[in-house]
Amino acid sequence: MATISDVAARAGVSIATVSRVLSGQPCTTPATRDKVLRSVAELNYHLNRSASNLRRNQTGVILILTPNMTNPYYASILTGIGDTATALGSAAFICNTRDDPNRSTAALERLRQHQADGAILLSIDADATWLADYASDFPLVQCSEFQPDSTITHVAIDNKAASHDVMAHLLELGHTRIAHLSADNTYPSTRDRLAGYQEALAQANIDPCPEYVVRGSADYSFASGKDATHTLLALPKPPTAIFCISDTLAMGAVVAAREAGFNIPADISITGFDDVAVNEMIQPQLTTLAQPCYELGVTSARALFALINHETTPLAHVLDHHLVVRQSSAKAPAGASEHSGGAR
Amino acid sequence: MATISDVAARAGVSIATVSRVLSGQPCTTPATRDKVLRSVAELNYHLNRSASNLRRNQTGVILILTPNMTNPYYASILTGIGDTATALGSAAFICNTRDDPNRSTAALERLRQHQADGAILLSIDADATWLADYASDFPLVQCSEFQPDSTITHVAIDNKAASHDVMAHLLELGHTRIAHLSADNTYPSTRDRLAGYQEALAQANIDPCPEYVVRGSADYSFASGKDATHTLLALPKPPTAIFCISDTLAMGAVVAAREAGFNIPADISITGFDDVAVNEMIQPQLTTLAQPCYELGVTSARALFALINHETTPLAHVLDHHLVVRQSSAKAPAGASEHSGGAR
DNA sequence: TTGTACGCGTTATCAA
DNA sequence: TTGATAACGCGTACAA
Repeated sequence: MATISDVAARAGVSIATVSRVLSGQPCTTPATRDKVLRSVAELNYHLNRSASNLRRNQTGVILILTPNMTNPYYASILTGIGDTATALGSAAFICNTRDDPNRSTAALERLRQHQADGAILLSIDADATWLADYASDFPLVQCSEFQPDSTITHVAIDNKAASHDVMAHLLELGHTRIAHLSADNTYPSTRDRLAGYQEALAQANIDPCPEYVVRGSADYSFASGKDATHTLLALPKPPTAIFCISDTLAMGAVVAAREAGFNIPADISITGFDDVAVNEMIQPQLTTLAQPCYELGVTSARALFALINHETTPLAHVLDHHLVVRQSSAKAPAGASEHSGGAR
Repeated sequence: MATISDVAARAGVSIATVSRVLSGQPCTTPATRDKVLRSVAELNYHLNRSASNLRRNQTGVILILTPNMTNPYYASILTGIGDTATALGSAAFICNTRDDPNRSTAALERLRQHQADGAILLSIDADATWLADYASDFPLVQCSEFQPDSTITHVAIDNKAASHDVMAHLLELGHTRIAHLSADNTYPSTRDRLAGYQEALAQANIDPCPEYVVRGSADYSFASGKDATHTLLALPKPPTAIFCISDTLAMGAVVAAREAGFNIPADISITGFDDVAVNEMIQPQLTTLAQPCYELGVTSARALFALINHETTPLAHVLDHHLVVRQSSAKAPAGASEHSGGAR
């Protein structure tokens, strides 16, 4: 563990010179430069970041808080963040909080402790006002999830508009008995998607049916999507379309529908949300609302570095979504609807 | 950003006393203790870890290097590591290296730079001898993948024995035309599973058929599993069983087999490897070799902390695997084999 | 262009 | 039980 003074001694210069050479300042003679670099190599010198960080009061590290590692939706975002941070010369360290507020706050406290320059949050599992206080002291970006009135820089799609797009597609296909497979969490995205669904129904003059809104588990598990769909299909008047707020839920819905003897999309249409890679594994190919996951990550990272460098960046970054129509959605079965009188 | 001397001044004590109180040393009067804790609260003081780490020469951080975030197999391991580190009062920071040696080495260099106390590697993407040098200087644990002659502490299952177990199952079902769907990487696990397959064939006196060994992509992608299976099934004498070295590949194989008009398991048996959660999403349920993923993570973390604390820990930790027989494997179709003369 | 010397915030040793 | 003070390794203002 050679230190900078070891290097200086061996090269016959002062530590100031070594520091200047290593930080790439131009004011050094090629000769001294060489001497320094040679003794760095000979002594196998490496910077002590604790000392450097202490002196400079910054770390070159950003923290990413993710509620879990299993959701492929997060995987793309994380990759986008990591690539961007790497390109910008920082390290992106991912903390798996497991949706545990204690672990989230402990991770964020590391900003106060000078162990990171900023953080990106992929979920809201900390108290909102606490978080706001926090963001006023430190660079913070929220990705995907944020409170409607948030004063924290955030990056996401317009979930309500996206929900309208899904509904427009299903309505255009003649569906009127449309169910909404939501999730048992309080994420703003969940709320917005439900709101978009309800608004679209109202605009189409379709009476909302309370039984048509069901919820899978908080983490959108496949199994819970299957269960919820079975309840839906056991109704006296089952829906002819199910709008799922995640692809995993939709995959559960597909399996459940098959088990219940429904053909997809002839008897029932099913749509997903996110467009994650696992979709390819299922038949029929899923119609879904695609989020630009990787770009969400890239944009979040760029925004965070802007904050860190005291550059200006918008409070809200809204990225474009788009509907990907594949095989799991089709015209409503004839005679299924009491409103459209037999769509064809 | 109050410092320890601010706290000391406000409490009317020395910084040494503050430090002692905060590090929980018993040699302090309850009265001074209270004074100190009160001014800590009033000033909203937080430890500066850069300074602390510099002085103590350790960080309370471990680094996890993962080649990607999308593979659910890694997700469980990462969760096991994270839970264990949290329980032991350390932070587990995950670095996504994307299988890029530059990113891997950059991450590991942080050990030299005193920014972490140790590291767990989930893949081998750094030069082996470089890694060995490294491990002699720093606490290092390899999880899942390690060189056969490795001198680095490692945690994994016995892949060759596991391979034998899969083969025993298929042989017992009367299969003799058994294909091996491998992956286009040089991971030791990949090599060991192939070796087990070949040994088992030899022990059963079955002539190996070179066309029966095919490879999917390096990262076991679903699509590559599908493609490889199509080639397999287009052979003049297609196999009656496919032993896939990952569940994702197996899921691709299932879809391909169906597309080619094969019934599973009546016409062809397909087995996976790992037993990751996404398996539940596919019909028929996959027969697979289950790895104790979460425990692999826990064990790796424990081993690493043992190294960090200079306790002894075995060089090799071998965890138990087991075959989970579900619906995708069954007796070889009658008359399919030229060896068994019509298994039933 | 280079060197001296101080300070970053802690922890730990020693003496009181 | 407490306080003064030296170190940890580095960056930089200032002087040369």
